[in-house]
Amino acid sequence: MNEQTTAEPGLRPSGDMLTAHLLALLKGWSAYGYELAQRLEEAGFGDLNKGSIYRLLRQMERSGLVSSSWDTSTDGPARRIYCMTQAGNLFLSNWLIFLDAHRQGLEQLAGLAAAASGTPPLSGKRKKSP
Amino acid sequence: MNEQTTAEPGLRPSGDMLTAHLLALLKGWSAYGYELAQRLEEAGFGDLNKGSIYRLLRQMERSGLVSSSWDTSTDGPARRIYCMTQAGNLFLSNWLIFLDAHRQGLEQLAGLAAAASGTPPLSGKRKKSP
DNA sequence: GACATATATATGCGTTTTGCATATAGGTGT
DNA sequence: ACACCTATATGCAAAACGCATATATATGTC
Repeated sequence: MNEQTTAEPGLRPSGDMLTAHLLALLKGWSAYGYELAQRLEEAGFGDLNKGSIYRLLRQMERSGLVSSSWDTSTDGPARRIYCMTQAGNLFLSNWLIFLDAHRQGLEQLAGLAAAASGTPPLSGKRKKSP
Repeated sequence: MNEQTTAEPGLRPSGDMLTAHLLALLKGWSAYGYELAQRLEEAGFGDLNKGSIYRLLRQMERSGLVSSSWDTSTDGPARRIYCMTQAGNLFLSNWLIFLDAHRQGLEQLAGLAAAASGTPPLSGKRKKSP
């Protein structure tokens, strides 16, 4: 029982979270959309739609987070090669800081709830069932 | 210079992330929307729109993550008191696991990029500027 | 009373994002 | 000719989001 691959039920990265993960995959190397989509699936984040990833990558390019160029050196269809820009690197740094703030917030709240018998964290806050 | 309060430029929680944070605030205690919105701002997550938070809370109730009841015991306008359900608790647990997977993924990729002189992480992957 | 302010929740509307299906195109194998 | 894999892109309806606005209760003040 408990048949899970890696990620949790229904939860998938989207928006800024997916943007950050794509940028992380591009950190230090360049890659193309199809490859990035495959690596995201391998990372355990469900089966996200390839169309959405291509679209997000183009949007990231419009935002200046990545830049792209065509690669026709290989066999098969041409590949659009992406690489991260300085703005993309900055975004990723900010995301890591922001993510850590979020995580610390959650864990602190969980800790406070665990010690629910002690001092209430909110002024005048009521217990669950008065 | 570098005038920042707590959270990073432009980044705000939204979607599942905001849902998780609201649930964390409700872990062990009950609270109402106005209070939750204030505490999110105090946590340093920019100035998110109160309307969006009220709307998200109602949607979370429709999804079964929280339940609500009116509180008319205090002076002033009635308050809609929310408390977390079992499904909400499960969602929060799953989110924490998912979040950690995301974080580990990012840090691993950053680490691999730092050691870019060594073994390439992708089979047949090209360096940034050949 | 009239008026401004703070609390507290909710909705309307236009834009953006998302999920899903579909289209296009090059290459390989039968 | 046909099916299949790679690779990117788009159309469309639904969902989410930002922002302004509406509603209601109570307080303070002129």
